[in-house]
Amino acid sequence: MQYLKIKDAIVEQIEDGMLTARQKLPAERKLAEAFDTTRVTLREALSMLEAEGRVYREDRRGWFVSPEPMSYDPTQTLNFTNMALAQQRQPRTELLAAKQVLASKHAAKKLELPPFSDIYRIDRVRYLEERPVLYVTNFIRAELFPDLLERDCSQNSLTDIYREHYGVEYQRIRYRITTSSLQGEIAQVLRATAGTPAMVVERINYSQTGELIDCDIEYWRHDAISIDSIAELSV
Amino acid sequence: MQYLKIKDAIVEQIEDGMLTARQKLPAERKLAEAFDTTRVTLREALSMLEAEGRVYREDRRGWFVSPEPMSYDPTQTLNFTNMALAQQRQPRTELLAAKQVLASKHAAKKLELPPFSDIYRIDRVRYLEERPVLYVTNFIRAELFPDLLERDCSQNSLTDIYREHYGVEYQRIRYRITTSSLQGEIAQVLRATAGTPAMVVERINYSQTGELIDCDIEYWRHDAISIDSIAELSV
DNA sequence: TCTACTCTTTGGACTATACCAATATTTAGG
DNA sequence: CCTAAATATTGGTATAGTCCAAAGAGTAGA
Repeated sequence: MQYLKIKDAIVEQIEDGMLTARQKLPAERKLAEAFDTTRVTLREALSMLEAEGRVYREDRRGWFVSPEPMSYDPTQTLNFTNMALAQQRQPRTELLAAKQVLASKHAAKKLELPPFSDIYRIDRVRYLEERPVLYVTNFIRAELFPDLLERDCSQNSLTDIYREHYGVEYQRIRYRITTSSLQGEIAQVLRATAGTPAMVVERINYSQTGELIDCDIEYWRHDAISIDSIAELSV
Repeated sequence: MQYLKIKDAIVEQIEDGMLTARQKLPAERKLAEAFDTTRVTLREALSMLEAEGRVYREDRRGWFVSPEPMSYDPTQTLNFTNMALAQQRQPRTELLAAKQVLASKHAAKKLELPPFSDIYRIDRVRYLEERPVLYVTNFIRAELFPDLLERDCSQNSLTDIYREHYGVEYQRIRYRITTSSLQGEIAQVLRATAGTPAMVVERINYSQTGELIDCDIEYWRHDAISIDSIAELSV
């Protein structure tokens, strides 16, 4: 089982510091030659390391060493930016689209609204150290937040806007974590090849009054996060 | 991009009910021929479906259609068996080992104990409909539960034993969710090929008095679960 | 100095084939 | 009829290439 040796050799180089976080690995052809094997086998080893979160791939750009994952608590209101800063990471957010639309069947169901209701849809990519690691789409009940889109969603966090301008805060969060793979536009924006494994977090948020406010769906580069949380059991 | 067509064709057959949950797909060579391609490409498509959780592989046995995932709430004390039964699934647990050992460095750290402390280590595999989907290892502070191993850990849930015989209950749970891949014995027990992507849940549990009781590490077949939970934010 | 075009390298995708060992199946024997 | 040995099938792993398009590097021109 040659690919095990290749894996181990690469892991060793990472742990010895010969390859450091975010560094690009040599070209596949060169690595294959170095390990005296073919590209197919080499790629098998690399894919396995990718599944383990040790390396990641950027589409048509090559393989890179994964940095430490950021720890993420979906039960905190703490937004991405603050979460990253608290962990000495460099966050950046890019607004892809923010518009008022008619709810798709899927969105309507999650928001518990009749089909074709008015909602806002906000698409964003979030970066850590200039690497795109998260694609989020928010679906928001428009009736609760008139003129939300007039406010600058690219600079301010949604939770801040909710609180400051509408007096609404999250009180209860339902979330669902699954794994899937990246496809199409999402893959592209995350600089991933279609089929790259990913972590999917879906959240539905309720306000102080128990009212459903919004929901989101988050596609994470799976090597970039570790989901960490604490649950207190009310007895 | 041929593998996309193969993927879609298989997904279609699953959704049309021509292939049903837990059913074995035809042999790779036959599928490759049917799609007029090579095994390499065919396997690429299947691996992608595996990453998406639509099919799973049993080592040297072939590819199978994934059933609906079981929903799992790590913040509930509800044990595996009851969780499964509540969702009309057939659970089964197999005890692999239950012994008193000296804490490894890793276990000691997680249990906040000095190295070489006495702990119990319990290894189990858990099945759904006779498919092994979870490999759990529990590390338990031995001082808190004298003669724990005398009790039948294969029949009774740990939480029940804690409560009934020692008056200890979970009050607070820290958990961490990451993705990784299955290797060695764990892969074997789960009938997986080494390198199969997996979901890893690590929990650390504290009692009513805030004392650290035990911790565990869970390796899940990632297509077999969806982690669902609710967080109440205390304001 | 900056931009636009060209050339080279590289990753993505695919073909064709081979060997081995573990399964699964069939066949032979008690 | 059941068990054990022989056989066929199948998945796991690997080799040796090929073609293409995108990315990156280098070059020439404004």
